[in-house]
Amino acid sequence: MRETFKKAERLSSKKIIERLFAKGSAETISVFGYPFRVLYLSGATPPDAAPVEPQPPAILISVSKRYFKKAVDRNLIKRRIREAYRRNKGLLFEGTAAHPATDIALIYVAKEKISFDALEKKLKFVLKQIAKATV
RNA sequence: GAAAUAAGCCAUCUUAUCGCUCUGAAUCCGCAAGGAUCGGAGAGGAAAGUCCGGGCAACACAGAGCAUCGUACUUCCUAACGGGAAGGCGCUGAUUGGGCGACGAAUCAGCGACAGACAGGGCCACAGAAAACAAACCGCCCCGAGCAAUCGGGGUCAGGGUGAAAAGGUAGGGUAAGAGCCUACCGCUCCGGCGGCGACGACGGGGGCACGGUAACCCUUACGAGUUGAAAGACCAAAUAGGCUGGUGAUUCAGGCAACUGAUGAAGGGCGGCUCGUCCGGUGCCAGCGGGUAGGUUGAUGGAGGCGACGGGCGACCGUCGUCCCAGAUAAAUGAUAAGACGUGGCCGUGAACAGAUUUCUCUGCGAAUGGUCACCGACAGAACCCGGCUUACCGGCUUAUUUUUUUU
RNA sequence: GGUCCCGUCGUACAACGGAUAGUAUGUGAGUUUCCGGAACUCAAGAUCGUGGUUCGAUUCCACGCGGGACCA
Repeated sequence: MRETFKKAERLSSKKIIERLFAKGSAETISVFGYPFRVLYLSGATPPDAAPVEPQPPAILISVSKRYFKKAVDRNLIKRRIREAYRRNKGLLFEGTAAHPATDIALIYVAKEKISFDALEKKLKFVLKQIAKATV
């Protein structure tokens, strides 16, 4: 798979975001691996559907304004996360999951900036968790 | 050469690989949506704060007045401004002169929310005798009483004391002591014409002087302001539900031999022994229309535009011509990795010139320049419809001007 | 993106432009008690920052800093 990151892979629909963040929703699956809190929805593929090329999931990155007051800092962190995801999203398809994740929210919960190397390592761990844990 | 101030400009750079957004009468693939290749473009001086002003848009609107809010020396610049320019006045500081003195003049630098306090109202704590149509505590002087200490009456703001603020100030005359009581000067105030677009200025004349502060308290005067903001507004428009129209079907009842016509919105089932009650079920299907949600397009990037030349103006700025196209994202595009360069500082070297020691060799100090290495650092900070300002943040670098200072000639 | 409000001891609130910035609670010390609590006495402790207006500023004005609410 090519390491691209197009517009279609960005989660922007207000409705899906609301579903994702709905409190106590059964369809939202939550994974935690510092410094990320991850929420995602897994697509319910109909059993009789023809095996199609797996679509890459749409993702959303969130950095709190509370911890990072300056727009420059928030942008930098989002860019680093996006880059790390782009480089490593292949991990999601290596799992043997029946229902792959379709919409993922990556929430950055640390209070200070983290270097790209460390960030990438943590994100790899989280992505593997998702790929394995999908039910 | 150094420092300070002011103005203007820049605000790390380069290469490689992997990516992001926009874009192309380009090439290829695809019915299309779209994709690939190759080009082109891609954050700021403050993009920030949101403190002002405008454009733009929707709605409102005959005119006038009141209320509310804002602005406040003058003239100008401007689309507009609470911004800017030039000027005036005042205050502060420095320097140089004048005068016995109060004070005043000139030059330079800095600062000023700088309309009005006889239009009216309010307030001025404490202290002090007295704080606003006024006012005598101490003191000084005069008169009266008393042997005296002292007491009573009167004059007086020159002196003391209080305070942020106390009877215009200084010098002289004058007086019982004093006092604009008188004179001169300084200040204040009124009048006159003159200069200036104007704020105001200089000049001449009059008045012995009656005028405390506060309008960033209410207020007065003059001028200005309709309200709401791109989440404004315009357009396209799935799915589902509901609305309207047409077609077609269906429940029950009535009429009719029948086709059909008229009326009705149910029939039925669960809970419950039954009534009542309550719940479920059902009220269709197809096509079209309009409103409109998700979503999308537009608004939205060619502009009070940048650069250059010439011309006008003391200047802010304006005019003409030429030339250029210079971000358009939308849960929001500039990132990651590697290498190198540049800048800053530390350390270790080499070390011109200069100074000192020395007969010399040489040594020491200071160090232009330069090599290596390490370090961290390379600020403040990210467009969100667009402009003009203001304010705040900020590692540094470059250019120009002025002032001060050092060295050499 | 826009609109509005607030900022006073550790905490919650007061204070016409004029006292040593007040009250409650919390904190510390003491009295009382065999000990603790309660009660009583005493003490420490604050005007978000920088300028300006004023004789005088928590209060008025400007700018900044911080916090909060609303518009969908």
